[in-house]
Amino acid sequence: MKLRFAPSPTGFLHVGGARTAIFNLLHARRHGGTMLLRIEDTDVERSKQHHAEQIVSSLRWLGVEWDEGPLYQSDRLDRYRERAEELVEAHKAYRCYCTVEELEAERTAAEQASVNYRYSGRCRMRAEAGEPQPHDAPHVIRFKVQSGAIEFHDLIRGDVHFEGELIDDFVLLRSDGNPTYHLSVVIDDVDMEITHVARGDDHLSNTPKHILLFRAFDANVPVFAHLPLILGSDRKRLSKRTGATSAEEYRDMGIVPQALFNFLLLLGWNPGDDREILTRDEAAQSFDLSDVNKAPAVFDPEKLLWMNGQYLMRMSADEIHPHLVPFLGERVRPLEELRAAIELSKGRGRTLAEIAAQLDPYLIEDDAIVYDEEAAKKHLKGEDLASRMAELHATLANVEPFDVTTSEQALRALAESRGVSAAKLIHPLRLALTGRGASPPIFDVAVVLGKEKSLRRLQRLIDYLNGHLNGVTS
RNA sequence: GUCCCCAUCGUCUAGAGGCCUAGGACAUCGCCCUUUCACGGCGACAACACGGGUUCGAAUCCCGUUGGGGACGCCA
Repeated sequence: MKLRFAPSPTGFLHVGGARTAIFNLLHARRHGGTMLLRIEDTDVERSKQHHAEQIVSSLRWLGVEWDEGPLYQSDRLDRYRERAEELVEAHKAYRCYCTVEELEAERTAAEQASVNYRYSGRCRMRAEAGEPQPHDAPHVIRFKVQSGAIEFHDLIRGDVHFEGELIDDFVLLRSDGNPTYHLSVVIDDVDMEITHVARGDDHLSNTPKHILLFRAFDANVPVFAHLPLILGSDRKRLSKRTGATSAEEYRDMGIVPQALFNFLLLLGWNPGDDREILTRDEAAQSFDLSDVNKAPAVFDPEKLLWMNGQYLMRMSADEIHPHLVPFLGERVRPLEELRAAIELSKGRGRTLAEIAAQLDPYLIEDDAIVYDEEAAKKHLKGEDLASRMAELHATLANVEPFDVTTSEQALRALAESRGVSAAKLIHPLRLALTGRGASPPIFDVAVVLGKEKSLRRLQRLIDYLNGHLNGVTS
């Protein structure tokens, strides 16, 4: 068994394409088959090498692996021309000298007359009548479509059938000598011995053309599986209008690749039980293309965010750190210095960007802390707060060793002896240490910051309360 | 216009004629846990598009309607 993912390098990796790649990979892994990556760059106008490179790196980032490739169709142009000529010689294809302008005119006329357009077959009739042909004049090679029904069994759609009469004599080789998609895709699938073709639904109506070509080459027809499209919230094909469409955009948003993989996996497939969070390897144990839903699915960014949070929560700081680096900018630090802070923050954000923002208190200088206005208004009040905080400072200074348990016990003992609730000390302490109204458990934060730094920040709050500092609230 | 496809909560989905008083997840709203924020727990809201058949019995099978989507290039 051999499957392939065959993107065209005309842009970034679209999430729909990413899902197609995932489904191909998983089906191959499940059945012990191989996976091929092929770049379909036969459109010289639109294909760009940097797009191909971006797609390859996006796939790597996503965790989609391949056993062969990437292979480029642009390296095999001679092969496509050679096989197209074979078809002409076998009278299964013919040269067409119609110009783009002539065809365009026919198409427009058909449109205005409100009739269905099909190529007139003018050149086909000439060829079949044996009229002499000016080989050197610009021309394309068209495939002779025979009438009759074309039927196939699609792993997802079931039995599908098309009428040959409705299919145009499509172009195989362009006038510039480059193959069209139909030609190159079939030749490659034959040469590369592809057994299963899983691709987007939008190719369903191309499939009868491809089947005709496989037969013309006297080759085995692969098994097809047409994946339903991914829609935007407007129920149309996912587009920029309704949200991010490329894998890169989600990466830049702070989505971890495992989460995007998992989320895309569940668009049209489920493991047969209630599991929602499952790894690539777990999915590979039960995935099968024939279990994929037929109905298109709407991409829900909210659920992706939730799933990303679940992954962040479960990953270790060591796993998160490399993904987090781009979000830290100049505040980036080695893993050793961030490990503890990441452990505390990782369960409190849905994206890497949010986690990075939560790391701020550990990364900035003491005097760069700005007290959140709303939290300050709520917790920095009361006549004796400054003196109470001074007592807390003195108390904590004596805590040795300075760990979560000892510092918490010291604070609670102080609160009890002064007849106030622990919360009355904890909230101002949080402001002192982080500047914020919300943080991980504050004694954990204090320990990660260290005794010295915590005391300095507490002293700074006391100075502020005594009116010795200005402009430190937001 | 022609051809093709699809149809369960707002969204992703479970459901292969009786197990369905239609299950799970996200989102939303309560309550609980709690030093805050999260996490977590409990609960609420919420769907078989419509109409005909078939059958003792239909979300499940058939037909039609409606709605939605896709394809009709010397793009892929």
